[in-house]
Amino acid sequence: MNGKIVLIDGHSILHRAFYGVPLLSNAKGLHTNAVYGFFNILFKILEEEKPDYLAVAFDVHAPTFRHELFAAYKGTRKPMPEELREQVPVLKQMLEAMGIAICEQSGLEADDILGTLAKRSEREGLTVSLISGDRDLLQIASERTCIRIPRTKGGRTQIDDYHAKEVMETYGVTPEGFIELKALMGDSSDNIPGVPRIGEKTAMDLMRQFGSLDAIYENLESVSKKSIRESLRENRELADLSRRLATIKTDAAFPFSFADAAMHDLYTQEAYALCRELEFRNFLPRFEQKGPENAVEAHFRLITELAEAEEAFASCMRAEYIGCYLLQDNKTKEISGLGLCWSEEDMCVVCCGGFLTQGYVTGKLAELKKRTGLSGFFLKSLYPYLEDDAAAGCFDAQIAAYLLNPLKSDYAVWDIAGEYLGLTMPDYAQHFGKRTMAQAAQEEPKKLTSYGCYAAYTAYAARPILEKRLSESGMERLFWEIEMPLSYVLYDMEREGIRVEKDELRKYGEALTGRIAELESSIHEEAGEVFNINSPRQLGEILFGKLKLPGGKKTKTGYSTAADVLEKLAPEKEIVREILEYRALTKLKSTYADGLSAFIGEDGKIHTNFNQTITATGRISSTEPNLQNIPMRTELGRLIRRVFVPGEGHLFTDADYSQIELRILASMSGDEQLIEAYRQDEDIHRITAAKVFHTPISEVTDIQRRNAKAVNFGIVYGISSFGLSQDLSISRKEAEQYISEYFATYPGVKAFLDRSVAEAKEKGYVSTMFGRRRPIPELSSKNYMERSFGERVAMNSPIQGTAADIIKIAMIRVYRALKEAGCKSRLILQIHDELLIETWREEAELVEKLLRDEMKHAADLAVTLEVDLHTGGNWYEAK
DNA sequence: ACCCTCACG
DNA sequence: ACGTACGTGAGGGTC
Repeated sequence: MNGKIVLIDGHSILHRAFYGVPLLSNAKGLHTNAVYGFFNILFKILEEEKPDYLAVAFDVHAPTFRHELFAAYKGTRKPMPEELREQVPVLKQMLEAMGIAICEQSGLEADDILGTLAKRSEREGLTVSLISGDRDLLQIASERTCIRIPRTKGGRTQIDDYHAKEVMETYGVTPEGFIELKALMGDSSDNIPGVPRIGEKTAMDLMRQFGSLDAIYENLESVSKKSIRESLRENRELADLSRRLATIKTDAAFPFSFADAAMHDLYTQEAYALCRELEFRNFLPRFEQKGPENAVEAHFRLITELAEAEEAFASCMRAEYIGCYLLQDNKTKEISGLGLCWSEEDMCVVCCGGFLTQGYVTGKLAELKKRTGLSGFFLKSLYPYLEDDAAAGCFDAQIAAYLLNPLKSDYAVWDIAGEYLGLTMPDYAQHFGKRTMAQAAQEEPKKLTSYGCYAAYTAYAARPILEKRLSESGMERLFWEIEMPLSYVLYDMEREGIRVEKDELRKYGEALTGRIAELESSIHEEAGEVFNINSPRQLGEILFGKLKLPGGKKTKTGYSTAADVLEKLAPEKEIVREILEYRALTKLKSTYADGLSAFIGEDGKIHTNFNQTITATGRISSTEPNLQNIPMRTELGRLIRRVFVPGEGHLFTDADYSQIELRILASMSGDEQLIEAYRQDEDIHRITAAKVFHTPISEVTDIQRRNAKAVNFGIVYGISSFGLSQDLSISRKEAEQYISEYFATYPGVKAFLDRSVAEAKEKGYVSTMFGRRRPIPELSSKNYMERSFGERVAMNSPIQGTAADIIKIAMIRVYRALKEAGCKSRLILQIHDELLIETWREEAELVEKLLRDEMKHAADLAVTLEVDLHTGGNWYEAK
């Protein structure tokens, strides 16, 4: 018999996996982390080893020969935590479903089974890989048996391999000697006694010097240290016992048939169903894989010669559109190559190197862009290499997939290949591991070819399918007229960036430190001890435990110390006021003063990322840093905005929509009262207050106005009486009254919200005025809370989403208008209902007019869109 | 990796 | 009896 057998120490690997994978439970509350981790290790091993035979051994909880030898023997495992114990049957179920041989027998430990099978396999002519977390098994190592021990190093699993040679190198003893090493020093975890006073160091020295336990005893007089010598002499029996306990059986009578362990297709339907049930989503693609490789791989080609590259580019130029993928390092921006696909059968990666420089490749790409359509992923990253108005004619598959389902966490190439082409392809890590693209390109051009071709092919082949789906769902125009043009506007805004006065920002931060230190010591003094104020846990202990504040338990992990809770609980307490101030100041310092300055580039600017495929509602988001949450509500925070300044000769023009969401609500609901309210030249919250509280407008009090405003907000969020009562610190009853008065005042609004929920329940999604969809799976949940959430989402999303659509349209129009007018002024930030423009001073008037105009007329609603506009020498002044 | 808290619209 | 306002991102703590 030829080939290789993989033997796995079941409990030991499960144990390792349990501590290596965070404790998660599935929907049924069952823990599955260890089973998940076990199979992660197993799959990795199988891919690496491609064995011909596979078996997993387990202990059975019954006495073994070791118990007979030694009453105190506890077996090889410490007691398992319950969360782990419950996973053992799950693991076995999964192994059975995959048809993997399970070896266990009363009276034998897994070690003995493994030892026996290893020796038997060797005799059959197989090589053996034995996977265990337990070093005891090193005694089994030989030339043909490798003991493989996974361990975590720096967050990733690495496997140490021990043949007999490596055991010798590491421990200075032969595998047989390893038993005696243990006999000398004992093993506390197994309760195997050792010779007293002999530790690992001494034991290794002795073994190296004499070679075996017997040799040590034969030459006892030559043991130099007296205390060691005496201990050895007195405990000879103990040493022999330990040796017998530690010796793994290699000749156990254990029925085993190699035929049962022969490798076969593990990815059965049964196992697939189980993976689904256990929510092991990452494993599912393994089951869907039809064969070892996808047919399309036959067309993959690597191009490294100029002539070939020229030919490929020429073919691309003749295509109606092409799929393309720039193989670029995330960090260094180094370009390793370009994936191209111009038909179902024609694809290649043009690899950078030699004559094919990065500049050549990007130059060719720009040329291609002028001659044919580009389909790709995250095209925003390509725009730097293309000419102006780069988005025209481009198709971004990520954006298309986002529109079709905005709830996904990412839109990676392999996700889209799987979802829209039914193609299971290896992901980035499967191609390159943890290496960067540039590293991988150097080491494994084949992998680079595969990755680039898969991506280009997916971009090519998925395009017609995505387009069809877009048009079926009525989002074609949203895609072509809003999202694609917007992608270029966002690119340009990112590229432009915003100037920040670095020194001023530093001074701002420094000004905070003094007061922070003052508050810190005062808080510690009042608490009577030094603790970490930033730790909600420690703070909770102090406030609710030690100082006995009337505690309201709130969060899963303990008391809530959130600002609104503290304000309601004990606003008069000095320590509470100080904590709140401390929090506010440290927030300003860490997130804004220090946080932002880390993002100032060499050009003195911050270039944020505007993400187009993140939010569920259609808004864009801003990261690294987030420039959409710069402080505004408190004066001290707001002052940070002074450090955001326009370039030389420019000023800021800031325009924000006035209550855009409420206006959209008025328009979409068609409520006559609300529409009429917006026709009056009067504050909307005041009008609402007058109507809801049946008071003449002139007599509306500030409190009434504030309450009406809160109700208006609440409506947009998908009102609940509880939420409103919390916000206004009123009783739920009162909140309910406000709401019912509000609905009586604006019956059309009520009808619209009901309609939205009903539509969502019927169709599974809601839509904006421009056809953008948001699926709401929560509505079919059995859980009341989840369903209620779904209902609120159904009320809010059409409104928030339509507002997102409108400002996107405005952005594109403003961008184009600035360009057509030949302006130097630039759009640089969007904050959901606000646009910030860096305005060339001489263009100030023009920009104001154009900005107001384009924003007001971005959409045709039943009410007018109003825009508040301010200018200034920094962002603070322009608000 | 998750929770809590808090900044914005 | 549940335990909630909608949408985000970042920093610090904890495991």
